[in-house]
Amino acid sequence: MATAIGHKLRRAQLLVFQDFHETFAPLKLRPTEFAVLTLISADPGQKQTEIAEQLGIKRANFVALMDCLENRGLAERRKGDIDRRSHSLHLTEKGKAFVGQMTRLWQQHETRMVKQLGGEENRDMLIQLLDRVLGMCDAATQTRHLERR
Amino acid sequence: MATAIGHKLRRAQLLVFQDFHETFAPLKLRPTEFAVLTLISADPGQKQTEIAEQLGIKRANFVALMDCLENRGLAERRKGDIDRRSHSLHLTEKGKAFVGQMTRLWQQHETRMVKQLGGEENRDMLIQLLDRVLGMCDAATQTRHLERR
DNA sequence: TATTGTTATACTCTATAACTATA
DNA sequence: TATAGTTATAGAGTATAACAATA
Repeated sequence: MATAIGHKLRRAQLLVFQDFHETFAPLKLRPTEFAVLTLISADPGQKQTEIAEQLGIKRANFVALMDCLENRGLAERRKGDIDRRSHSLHLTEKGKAFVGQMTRLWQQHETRMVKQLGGEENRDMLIQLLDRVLGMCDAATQTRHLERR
Repeated sequence: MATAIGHKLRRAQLLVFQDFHETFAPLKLRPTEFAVLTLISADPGQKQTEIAEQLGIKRANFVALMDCLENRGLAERRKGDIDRRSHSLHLTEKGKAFVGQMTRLWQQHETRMVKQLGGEENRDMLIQLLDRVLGMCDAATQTRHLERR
């Protein structure tokens, strides 16, 4: 276990999520809820299944999550007018304001992570390496260092 | 969520663990069990709490884990002869042979991860970046690229 | 028949409090 | 009293099967 990529990934992720948790405690927002609001905000009207798939969440487990956001008045389900089985997801006005606050807190979190990594260059490198693990590496965006071999 | 370090870390970790799971299915071994056996093998005689702490596991949750390894005849608890409250942990003979098999499978897993990352150089860079997140960055071992700023 | 959202359920991981036996 | 191991338990997160409404 000289390198232990998986183990270090796990520990690092837990640390980042812990900082996330502390940062977003005032808003009582979990990482997954943050991600859902971000996705709805970026492209309103998507179906539940679409949002869930993008986050790697089973649609069955998405229900309670969405219930929570709806009960807090941040997002809402609307009956699809073409396919009446589906729900299209939207932010409420309150939700849009909330995303504003959220984004400001996010920048604080992100700044801390970049500092911990030793600069934006290292952050970008980490993201690229993680994309490689995820099989998402885009050759065009590789740095010189990553391309070298 | 332009960069989303935490989210990517989590997704990447799940993928690596999935490969781990498939690789070690023949041995019916989980990542945590692998880590425990590795730590006992590297330094036999450590207490349960010591092993648990190194892995970030609560000692309460370590009990069932250790029970499992003991029931499989891979490791054993021995009453501490100085402090009779504690258990010192050791591999059995069967456990030592098992660690041998385990290590060979580990190399297959590691090789696949390195290939996915695009070479050992990238693997090393990822490890260093994760160490930075973990606050374990050792300035002496930084690559030129990481040092640059 | 297939799909969307839903419910119920189970399994793993994790976290905490309280117990026991030692110190 | 404090600590090591243990037990019980509760809370997340995740996985599957089955159902109702709709296609």
